[in-house]
Amino acid sequence: MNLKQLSELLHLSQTTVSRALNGYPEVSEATRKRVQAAAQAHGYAPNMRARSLATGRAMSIGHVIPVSSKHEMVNPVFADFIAGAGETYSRNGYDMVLSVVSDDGEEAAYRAFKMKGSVDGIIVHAPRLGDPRIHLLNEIGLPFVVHGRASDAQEPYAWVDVNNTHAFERATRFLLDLGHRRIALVNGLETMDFAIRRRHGFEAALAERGLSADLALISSDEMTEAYGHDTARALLARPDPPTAFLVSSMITAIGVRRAIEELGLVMGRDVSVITHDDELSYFRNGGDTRLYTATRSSVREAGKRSAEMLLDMIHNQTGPQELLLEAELTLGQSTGPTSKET
Amino acid sequence: MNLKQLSELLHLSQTTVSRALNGYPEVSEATRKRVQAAAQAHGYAPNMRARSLATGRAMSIGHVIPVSSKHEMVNPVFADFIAGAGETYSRNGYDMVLSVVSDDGEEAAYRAFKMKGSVDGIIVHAPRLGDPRIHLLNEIGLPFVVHGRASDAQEPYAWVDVNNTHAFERATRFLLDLGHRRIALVNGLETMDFAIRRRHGFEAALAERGLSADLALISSDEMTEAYGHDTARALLARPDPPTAFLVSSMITAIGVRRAIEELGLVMGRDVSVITHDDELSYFRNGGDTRLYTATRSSVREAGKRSAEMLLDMIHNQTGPQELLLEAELTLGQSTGPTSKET
DNA sequence: AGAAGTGCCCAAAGCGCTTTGGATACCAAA
DNA sequence: TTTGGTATCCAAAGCGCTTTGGGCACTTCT
Repeated sequence: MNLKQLSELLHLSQTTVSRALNGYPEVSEATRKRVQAAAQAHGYAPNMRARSLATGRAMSIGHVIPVSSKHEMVNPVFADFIAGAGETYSRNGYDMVLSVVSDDGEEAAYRAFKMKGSVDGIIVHAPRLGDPRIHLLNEIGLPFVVHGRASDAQEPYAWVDVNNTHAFERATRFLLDLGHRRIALVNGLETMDFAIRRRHGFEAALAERGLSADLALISSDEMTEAYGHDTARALLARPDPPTAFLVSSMITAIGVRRAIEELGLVMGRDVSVITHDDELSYFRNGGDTRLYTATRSSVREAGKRSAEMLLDMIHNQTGPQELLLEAELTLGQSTGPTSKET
Repeated sequence: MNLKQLSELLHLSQTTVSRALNGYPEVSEATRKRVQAAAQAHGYAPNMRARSLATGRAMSIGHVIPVSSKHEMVNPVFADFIAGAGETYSRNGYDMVLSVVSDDGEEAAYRAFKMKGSVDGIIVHAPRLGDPRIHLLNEIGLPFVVHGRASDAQEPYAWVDVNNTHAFERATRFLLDLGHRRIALVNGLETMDFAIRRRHGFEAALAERGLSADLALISSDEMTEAYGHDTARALLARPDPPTAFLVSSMITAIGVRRAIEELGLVMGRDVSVITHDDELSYFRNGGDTRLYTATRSSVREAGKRSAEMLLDMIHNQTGPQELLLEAELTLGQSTGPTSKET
């Protein structure tokens, strides 16, 4: 059923039917009702491609999902981010189109979005330091929102981010207050902007107390479970093992915990752990009692906010907006004062 | 830059330019080269919406991602599934469009895909027993591939699935061979087809040995970490605790392990655990030595295969195909013979 | 009574592409 | 020389929608 057929069926022009359905005022309420009823009855919905062609709006938002060529890994937070964003899209009649792309093909993917005219805006995931994408997108001229930031970007751009620096600063202070001095940072890949900020926060808190970070206790890699395990295992085998771990992801923290327990130690008593918690739906931090002390910020909420910001930019032609979300420091069982040893 | 502009620039007709770019033979190699060069130089790519309107093919595949209204959970395997499928799509010039939808809005989402004409085919996720979607989609008339099966479907449909029954049958036998008799099944939601099959496999293996499943040892829910933990915790507190757990997801298995260790027990020695491993990229089963004994099957591979099947069906108008993938039983450190007690 | 709205509807152009059905030129075959 | 074939190109229709620019019949105002 297309517009033409529907209009013939109703003995009306396509114009009128189209207007009736799209809520234009130049049509009487009586016929509007009639048209809507008929559309409903015959299951008519405008062909999006035709409509898009006519209006110039694609009514869809593009996400470029990078797949790490190293671990063939797709960041697990995407699922939740997308759930948050997707909800907003569908509420506003937008579709979400995903382009899964390995590290190298990224630029082409963004250009393709523009050239093929298949989206009205783009969400940029996982910005890196010196990320060329924000310049690229400004040049391309498609509205976009970055989930995260690119600290050294020269141009204005819209972003939604968690205050990573502050979060890890507070977490570090918290550990320091508990008496910890040898704190390991099990960070994400430090080509990623968020990881750099977390490290800065970590270092800033140490500096505040006149301490400086022990490079041997800092590691950086893709945040798998195995990475957490192997790193913690190695660090705990040192002559002067860390008494606390600051971990960049819940999944990695699982691995850290595994290493701790393999050594017969107890997390929260012998070794403290604070992790960042994205509130992934399948990984809620414990049940009633939280397992991990964590810097918490819902990535799903970030997805929702990013989508809203982008749609707002598209509809109101507004310039780049910025939104900084604060992470909560939530107490769990994974932290405690240092044991008596020195 | 659009076709018209490009053709004027080349002093050719739109027809010729279009044909040159699309590889039709009615154009000399010389002009084809010239056209391709110009297209490249000016960054021309055909507008997908216009092309789709003209050809009737949307060049994109729809995925409906259900979000559990209960846990607001989006299944973590989607990310990897989509990574696998997405690669295949982009290699074939297809886009992937996602529709995130809560349990109730599903039917509308599929209908919308058809009516709006925005996709050429659909991948159906997480089929349930008595899933109305396969009938719906057959009625709608869009090619589709189900990731999983709906055991009681009355009509033919295309699917890609893991042999869940067989996998859990083997896993159960393996535990039985190790001497385990009180085996707990920590299953996924048994409205899901895969969970039902796994349970059948579990029960079949028990029946083979003249045993029958103890209902008290069987649980079923959405596969979060907390669910694994709480369930195992409760079961292990029984007067006759299970000596082994058969778990439906790696994430849930993490929770089971946590419960085991909280009680001062050691997984693999005091309590055995087998889990299903989807080979999620960020959750590779241990490093060199596998942590869990597992029934393993890559969900990413399943995504790839599903996408290939769907594209094949679309291009060659072939009827529904079927693909059953076998899961490997991989040995890890999480299983061992029963302890001496009874 | 005539002018000026106003409410309701329509014909047709146009979005950017593909594809049908020629047109033209050239060459080999009859 | 005529015919038929082949290689190369083009004009125009059409995909299904929105939107411009009226048209027509009533009211309402002067």
